[in-house]
Amino acid sequence: MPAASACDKQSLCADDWAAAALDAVAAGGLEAVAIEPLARQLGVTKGSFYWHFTNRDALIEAALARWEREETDDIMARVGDTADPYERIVRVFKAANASYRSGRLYLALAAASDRPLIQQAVRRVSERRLAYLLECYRALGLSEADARRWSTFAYATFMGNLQIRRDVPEAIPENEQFNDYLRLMIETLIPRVREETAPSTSSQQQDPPLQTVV
Amino acid sequence: MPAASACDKQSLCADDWAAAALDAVAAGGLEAVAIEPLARQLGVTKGSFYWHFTNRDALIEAALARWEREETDDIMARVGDTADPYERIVRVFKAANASYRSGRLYLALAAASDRPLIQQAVRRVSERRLAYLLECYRALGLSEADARRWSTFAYATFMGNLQIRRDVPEAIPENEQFNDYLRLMIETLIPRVREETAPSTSSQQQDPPLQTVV
DNA sequence: TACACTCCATACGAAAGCGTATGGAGCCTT
DNA sequence: AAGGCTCCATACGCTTTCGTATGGAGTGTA
Repeated sequence: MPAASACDKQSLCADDWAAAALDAVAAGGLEAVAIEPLARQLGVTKGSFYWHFTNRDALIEAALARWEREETDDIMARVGDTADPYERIVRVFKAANASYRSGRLYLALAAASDRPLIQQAVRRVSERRLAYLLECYRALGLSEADARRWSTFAYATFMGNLQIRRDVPEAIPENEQFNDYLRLMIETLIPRVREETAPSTSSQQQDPPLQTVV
Repeated sequence: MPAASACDKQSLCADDWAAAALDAVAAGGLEAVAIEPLARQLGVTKGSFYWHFTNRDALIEAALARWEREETDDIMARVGDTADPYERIVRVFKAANASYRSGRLYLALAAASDRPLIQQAVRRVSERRLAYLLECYRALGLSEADARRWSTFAYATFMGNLQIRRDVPEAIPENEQFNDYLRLMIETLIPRVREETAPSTSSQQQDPPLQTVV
């Protein structure tokens, strides 16, 4: 849910435009961020826009900044305070599969391949998530190399689920079938390390207790 | 590598335009499919285009058809004749990580959310891949429900790796590190079923022999 | 009341892209 | 050689969008 505008006045503020731009991106991609259509949608004209922003790129930058803030706030606030790294990864999984809008936004922004600023923002967001996951797997007792492989593996699965959910929605199971699917991924993607001295190359798999998941 | 044009003459044929359109999509998304820039790139003018096609949508349809044909031909021809289902899945994994262009094309096409024809083509391609993977997992001895979960899981990981490779290339390991990463995914995503009578809900994991992979 | 400031409407020019109309060069047929 | 066919060039109008210029309504302040 997008945060309400910071300005309580009758008039629009720049953040209203940024929020509308993000909604447009989630709905129709970056090309949907057009000033006159957005103005019509907001009930104003271009005159309002060009008072708040110098040009379209400035709007895209503002929307991008808002997206990065939303993204880190949302994910980190939802799973950051959990102590158990196993539970953290589980929550990341559920959070990744929870928000349609967030997934569509990422995919739409990442598709803007000819925009260096957008590419950098997307890269920062993905790097933060990967770093967070890497830390979780390290806390599980994995070596640096193993944790890197497992976290990248897990993140790829998150992203792929977003993609499948958008492109082939019926391929993702529903309801209790989805719980089985989620449990399979969680069991598979979170290795249970037996001892503190985990071997580096091969990470053995142990049947994890299931009462905590789903 | 895009197939050469079917017409050997000096003049262009419709398939030349379709191939150029696909290249444009892979490079800059669907909005890069513009008639005048493509004509300049091909060394002709709009007059040539509007002789071969009625409008831009017709070009997009032709490019889409070419893409679907390339996609199924490529994937199926590369892994279809292998007998062992385990080896088939391994080859799908390697093929999925092999072609940059193929991955960029899929991601760029799938991002055109406001194009029903494109969405349907993307859906068909993904459904075919998912069906092929499902058949592989069934051949491994898994139940229908387990095979469906595992194949969706595996396909999500494929797609996510494409996404990561595009958005955060340095997150995907290189060279021998990549072999370790690939081996981890293959070991994890291909369960070894012990007997013909596989239990339906839980699929036990066995350390697979590694001499066949990578 | 006069002035300044905020926020937005309107009008205009410029550029890019789509699609059409028309002509023309090369080649083939009769 | 005369016409027809293929393939493309050129010129034009239309629409959309960007960006600018300018004015104007409302509000606060001296």
